[in-house]
Amino acid sequence: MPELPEVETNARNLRRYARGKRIVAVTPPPGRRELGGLAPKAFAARVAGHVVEEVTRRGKWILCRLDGGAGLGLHLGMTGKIAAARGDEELPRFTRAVFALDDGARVCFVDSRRFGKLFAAGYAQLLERPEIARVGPDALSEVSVEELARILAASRRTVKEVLLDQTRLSGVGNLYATEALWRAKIHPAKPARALSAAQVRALHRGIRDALKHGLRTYASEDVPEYIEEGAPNPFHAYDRAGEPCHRCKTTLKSMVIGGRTSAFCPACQLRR
DNA sequence: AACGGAACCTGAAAGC
DNA sequence: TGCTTTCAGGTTCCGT
Repeated sequence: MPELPEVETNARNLRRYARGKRIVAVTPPPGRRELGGLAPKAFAARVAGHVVEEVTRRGKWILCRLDGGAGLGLHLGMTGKIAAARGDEELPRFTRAVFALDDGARVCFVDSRRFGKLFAAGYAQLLERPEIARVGPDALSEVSVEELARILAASRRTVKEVLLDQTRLSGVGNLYATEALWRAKIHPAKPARALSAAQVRALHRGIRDALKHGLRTYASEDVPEYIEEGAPNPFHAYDRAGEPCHRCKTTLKSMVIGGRTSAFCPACQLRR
């Protein structure tokens, strides 16, 4: 589920659970694949015993600064989330790693599909890891209209692909790219460099509004789930192919761009 | 450099 | 009912 709003919500939750607390024991995932190649025991040894001093977000990464110059970087992948179990509460299904804190809480890294990442390293080295160092400016707080215009003008790819490129701007994934383009009335397959100045402004607003809508939707302690059992889809275009456009009632279509499904309105999202 | 496609995993839902 | 196929919110890697 995790794009900027969901990662931000998970980071806030983790901050509330863990900031100022000491990690007294770590149960790592069984293999190295989520750990950036590090052995599970080595991962646990690097993290255990440290106090969590600060939890921040960089694009879709959650960064924990630990005492003594240590660091922990978390990426939620496709299905990751942070949860906490207290007392003798049962751990959530698909818990892959557990961080026991000195207040008795157990913070869980839950990730059914196992595309998530847990990197343990010195904090400075963590920031230098290519996966993290490559992350571009934050789509919500660091990309002005002018900067967005430069980013789009510099690419020959479609606008949708640029929005998904975390090195250009970070935090937007398939869901919010779909939403932002619908809000801006721009066809996802339009070449990025072909947007007019007015379209760039509309897209900038569309990105911010879509992300803020996501933050409002998920601004609770509850684990974010974009569609829970029976809950209505809170989005305008994402996962709505075949349904009427919320603006013009035209049936939304879907196409694959950059390997990702993109729903859009063929009538009001302009290709030119 | 750029682009498409496969790969990495696993679960849920849809299809038959 | 049960087996098979398809699809999924992310990212990297590889061959052309």
